[in-house]
Amino acid sequence: MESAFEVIAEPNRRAILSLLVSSQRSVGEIERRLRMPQPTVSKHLRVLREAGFVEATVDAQRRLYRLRPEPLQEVDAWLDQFRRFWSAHFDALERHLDRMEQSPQKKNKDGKKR
Amino acid sequence: MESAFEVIAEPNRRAILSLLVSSQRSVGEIERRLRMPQPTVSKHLRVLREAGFVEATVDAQRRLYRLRPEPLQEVDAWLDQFRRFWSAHFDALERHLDRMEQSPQKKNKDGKKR
DNA sequence: CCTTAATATGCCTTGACAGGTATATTCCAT
DNA sequence: ATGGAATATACCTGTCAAGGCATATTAAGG
Repeated sequence: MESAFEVIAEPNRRAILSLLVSSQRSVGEIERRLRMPQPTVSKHLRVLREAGFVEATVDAQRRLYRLRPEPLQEVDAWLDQFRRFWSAHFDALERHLDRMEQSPQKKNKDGKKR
Repeated sequence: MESAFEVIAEPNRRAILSLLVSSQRSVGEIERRLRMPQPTVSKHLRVLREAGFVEATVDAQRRLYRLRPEPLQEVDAWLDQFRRFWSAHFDALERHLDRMEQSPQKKNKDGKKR
């Protein structure tokens, strides 16, 4: 489970992360809010913790889990290349699509090959 | 493999997507650039295609694959809640950390500093 | 047609991971 | 100390996905 991308591939883990956006939560709270069995919650939290997505503080028998930014920011950074791609190509793409809609189809008959 | 998150969990698929940012590519180009066996490339491209990450146009025996924005934008949208979280809490967190650095920790009875 | 290039698909094996259930651990209160 | 709450871990099992290899498909060119 090394990579952040694998970690967030699991829907329950994404749900836990989303839940922790609003505030830190104990395991029991997560269990009740997401209606997941407690061992399942604990296991996912372990994965999230080891990947740096969350950290916990001890409060008696409870553990309060909260978000940490780094791994999600890593994902965000990876996405950045595509964001720049979309914005750079959006105008050209739009014009291209406009052209395709207007002209039926020009088949490549010029014999160019590679 | 339904979800976009599962699709990008695979490192080779992320590599393919990153490669396609610069321009569209044939399967053979991807194969050579990423040094992956051809069936592996084709299988990953199939997954990417079925999930809407790429689309292909036929060029003789070649297929030219290029990016499509939607699935990555979906991931981007999911990340948005966390971006707002970081920016909303960043100042408060920073002040909190400043305080922690300045004032000695209560549990720390030994008086040692770090 | 036949061959070759480019790509796709099928089959098989292997490994990882998630869920379920039971049990262990830790800490509080009495 | 003992019991009980909160959480973690162990073990087992089924599933599913990825890689390797062989083979099928499709198109082009001679």
